[in-house]
Amino acid sequence: MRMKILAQVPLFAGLSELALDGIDHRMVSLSYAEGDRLYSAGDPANYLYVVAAGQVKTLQPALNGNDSILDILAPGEFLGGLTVLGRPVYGETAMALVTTCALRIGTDAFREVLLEYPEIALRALDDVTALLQEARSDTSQRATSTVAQRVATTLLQLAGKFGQHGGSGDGTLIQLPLSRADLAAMTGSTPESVSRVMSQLRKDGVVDTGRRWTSILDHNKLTAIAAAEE
Amino acid sequence: MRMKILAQVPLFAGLSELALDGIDHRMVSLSYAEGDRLYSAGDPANYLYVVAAGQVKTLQPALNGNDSILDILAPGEFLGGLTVLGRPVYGETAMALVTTCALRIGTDAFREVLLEYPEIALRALDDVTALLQEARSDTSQRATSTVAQRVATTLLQLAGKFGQHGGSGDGTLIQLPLSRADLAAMTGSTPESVSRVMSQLRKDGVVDTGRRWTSILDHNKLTAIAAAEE
DNA sequence: CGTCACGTTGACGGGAGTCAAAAGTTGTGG
DNA sequence: CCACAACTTTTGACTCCCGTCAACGTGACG
Repeated sequence: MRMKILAQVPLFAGLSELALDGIDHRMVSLSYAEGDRLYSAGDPANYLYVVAAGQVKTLQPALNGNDSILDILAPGEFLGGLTVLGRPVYGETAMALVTTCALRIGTDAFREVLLEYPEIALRALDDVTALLQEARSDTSQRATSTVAQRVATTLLQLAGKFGQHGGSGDGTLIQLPLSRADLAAMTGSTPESVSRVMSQLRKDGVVDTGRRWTSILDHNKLTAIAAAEE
Repeated sequence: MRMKILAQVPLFAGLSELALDGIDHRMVSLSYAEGDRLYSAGDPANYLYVVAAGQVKTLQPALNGNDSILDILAPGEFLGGLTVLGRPVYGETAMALVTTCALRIGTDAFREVLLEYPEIALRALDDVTALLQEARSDTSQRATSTVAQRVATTLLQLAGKFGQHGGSGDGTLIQLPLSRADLAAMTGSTPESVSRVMSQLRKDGVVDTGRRWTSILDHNKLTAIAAAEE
């Protein structure tokens, strides 16, 4: 049953049954309630996690208390492996956004796997590189764009990753319990500013929001806002 | 002669003579004048570079023309290897900051090396991870800090990487031809704002600047400014 | 039904981006 | 050696985005 999940993890795609079985035997499955922490920044980084079901947000703690949300992870993605050699502590905090199930493997065991299957190491390298490029484009965007643009961009990214089409409404539904504070932490802003932007977007019929969901009604207009304010 | 350089590259540290020789044979050495580009964003990413002498800056192009400077690379560091599988183009532009000498290896050949020596792949993974953490802390800093704080932080980072102590003056000398526009691109600001900050710092006796250098006179005060404005 | 967290909206102030012009530097050619 | 042009840096004035503080409304849960 866990084998099926592992086979769907991009990082392990294309591995033989035998290899997957070997990895599977070294992993433990765990479950978390909403708000539970998989690990906290500063904890010894002894494990690598793979999201099996649910969503996990990773938080970058800041001195001022203005934590940033680095990423929201979907099933199949891994986290906690991003520790620098010689600094064996987590740099971020990982928290379950909803009821979540995850698999866990010891970092030493994972390192063995990487040495045994170099192609996985290369794929991991690609994955981290992709994260790096994302982080870097984020950085340059924060410097130049307005809050409205950043919120729009973030919503589009979320829609691309978690969006569900069709159903009753005709928009793209993002079913995540994201508070204004969460969106603020994702865009490098404040809850108040995000609220203003969202109110405006709702008034213009671009999005609609509810308790634990957000829906994008006018994808084109949102893209236009993300690209250049009017 | 190039072997000596290669042996000093952290990525290749601890490799056998034989292995280094094998890598060396697949590399070509090149030299660049100030302002020359090693490669541009969008070019096919066919090569990985190692800085042998000089300094190289990497630029992230932005839509508005407000390019960001991602990093300034010292001898021994590598660049151009950060390409995602399936997107074989450079995401950044690399430009020589001064007269620079670099070694070059084809990405395919490098991939072979990584598969042959998995420990290099793991070290590369650590390197990229370090870059990722750096990029992420940068992102959260840009969101919260003032320009003065960001400039101070950047100067401290540069001092740690390129600073030379002692000599005639009693400060830390950073010998890099960084224009106000460069510093602006590094801090996510504008040349004017950076100029204002630098003027203030010079007036307060914290730094001194010249044609192609910057000197940090009061390290403590600069650290204080970076941490929290007064 | 009371409490509390969250979301919304308003008013205010400050940091910094933009525009503009002056002052200093570099490099070139006569 | 000097003069001129092109660029960089600096400084000033203005504007505005948005972060902060505060008040109010709303839904959730015990």
